[in-house]
Amino acid sequence: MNSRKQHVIRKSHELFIERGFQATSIQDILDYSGISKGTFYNYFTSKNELLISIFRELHSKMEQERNELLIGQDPSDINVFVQQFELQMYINKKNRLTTLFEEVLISNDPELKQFLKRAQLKVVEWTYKRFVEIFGEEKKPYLLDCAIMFIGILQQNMKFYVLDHDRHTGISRVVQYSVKRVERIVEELALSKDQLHDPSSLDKWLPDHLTADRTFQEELNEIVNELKTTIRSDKPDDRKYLELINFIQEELLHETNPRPFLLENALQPLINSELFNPKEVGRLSKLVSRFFKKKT
Amino acid sequence: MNSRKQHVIRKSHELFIERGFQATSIQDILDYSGISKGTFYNYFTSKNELLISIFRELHSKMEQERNELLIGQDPSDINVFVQQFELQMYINKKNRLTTLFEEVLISNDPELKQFLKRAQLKVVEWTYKRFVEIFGEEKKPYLLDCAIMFIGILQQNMKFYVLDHDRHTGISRVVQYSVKRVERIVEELALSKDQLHDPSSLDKWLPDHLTADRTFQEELNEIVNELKTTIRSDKPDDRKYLELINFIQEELLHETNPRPFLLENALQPLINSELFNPKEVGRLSKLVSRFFKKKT
DNA sequence: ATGATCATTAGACTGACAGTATAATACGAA
DNA sequence: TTCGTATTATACTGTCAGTCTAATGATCAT
Repeated sequence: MNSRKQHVIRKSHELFIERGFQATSIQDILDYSGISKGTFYNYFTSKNELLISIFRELHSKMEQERNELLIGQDPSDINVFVQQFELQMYINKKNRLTTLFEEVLISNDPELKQFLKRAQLKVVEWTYKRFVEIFGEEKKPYLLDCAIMFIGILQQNMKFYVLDHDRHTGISRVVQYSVKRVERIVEELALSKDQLHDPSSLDKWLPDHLTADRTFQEELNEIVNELKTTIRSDKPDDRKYLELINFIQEELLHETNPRPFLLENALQPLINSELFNPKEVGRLSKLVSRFFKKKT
Repeated sequence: MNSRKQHVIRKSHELFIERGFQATSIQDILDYSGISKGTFYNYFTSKNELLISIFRELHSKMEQERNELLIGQDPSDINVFVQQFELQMYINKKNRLTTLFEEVLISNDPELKQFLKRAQLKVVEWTYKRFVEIFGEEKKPYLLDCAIMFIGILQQNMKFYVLDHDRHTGISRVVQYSVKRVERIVEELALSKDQLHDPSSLDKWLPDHLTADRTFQEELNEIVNELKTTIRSDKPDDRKYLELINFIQEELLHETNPRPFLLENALQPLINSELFNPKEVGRLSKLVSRFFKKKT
């Protein structure tokens, strides 16, 4: 993306954090970021679209950091989940995301409305998927309920916690408290078998989430998590595979120039092993070659 | 209140329900309710103040209906609580309250902001107090947490439930589901003794809730509930008192012309009985005489 | 270097809106 | 009738998002 446009996004975000969305006029943005009105409306079709750009920018950054917390970790370890949600809460707070969100929640612009709804749904979906990894496939029918309630519990706890403790210390405490509660709810629902929301609704709510807009990162992460679930960390043979998978993930996400031959070498043993579902391994190697094709 | 002003409130509320707050211009309101601009700004100092008036109107109506559900009922019966919250959800939905709420949640008007925050806090407070009645004094330290989380769970469940079931059937199901969850949370917290919010915070959050703005109704209800808690429904002698108390409540709230001598007669046995805390009975009889003094 | 193309600029302009101001009129109580 | 108050119609101000235009600057292939 145009770096000038980036600059406008950053500057206007600063203003929005400081005075809020409605209270910041286009003119303020023009003055503060040193561009003219014409340029602004060349970059963005409206003030609302600028806001969407800010959300997008932040969200993709958050997603990346959130996924990095999983590298080299056990996806079923609930402590990783706690860290991930702490991160999200921290980023939210730092960028006044919730405030900005609320401020335009019901706006007259249907595009913005749609965007925000989608964003919320994606949080639910992500939480649900993580819950499946954490609590196991067999609890699936209740985990969408749990995801939805967890988010409700957490948001509400946050809202009232900050009334007493203005500084953003304590995020960690609130997240941990909320996670503990939801752990018991999962147990309880598995016994009482009481379901409010059917997980298949997710596909209805997010019709295109399978196809178009998945990032490379997201897909890599999904495959890696799936491969990891078949690994048992108590078997010494399997640890070798775990390291290989972690290496591939690291190399692709963090190396400025990932080395194709190293990745080839790392992939080969996975392909040969009977431990994994060949389809999954196939997806991974396809993803890797797609990565290098795009680069050129 | 001026009936003409009432009329404007009703009419503009209709418009807000139909098109939303922001999307309704003052001119729309003037045309639709058939008044002039001058009159409008004679009644309300701003569009925001009109909105506050609408909220107030609705809230006091809701409060009344909600309290009526308690008449003749056991305050510790959780089914009554379920009905009360169903009522609130129903009124919310019918009047698009949540939508209107969200639309102006973060507005630039500090007065409106303050008002909305207070309204939310009052819901939490009311829920907390009801939980104390339902789950018992000994669980008090955890019941503010439970109230906060209950509201979070309920709101979130609602939000996603309506995505699948557009008609407002099903409110009942969602409320019951959410109440069931919070019942288990109460149990669990009583064991784990994990507290996030101290109930004493409520006084800090709502500094004036003890004094000025309590309605006659609210206070009557509080005293009646407290008196009822000392009654055991299994003792036949006590049932007589229960009937007396219910009669007093009914007479004051629903009779167009409550009869002082009947109330006197009903109060006397309560005063004479040693069953009740004399202070509470005293408050009740004071409240009754205050009621008749105001009437004249 | 030349000229074509595209990004950028300043600023005038429109239209919508909240809220103010005012002069004229209706109406009710003394 | 008269005085005061509520109401009306309407013009006005100021703010803001978004459009339009004519001029200026930058880039780049030939």
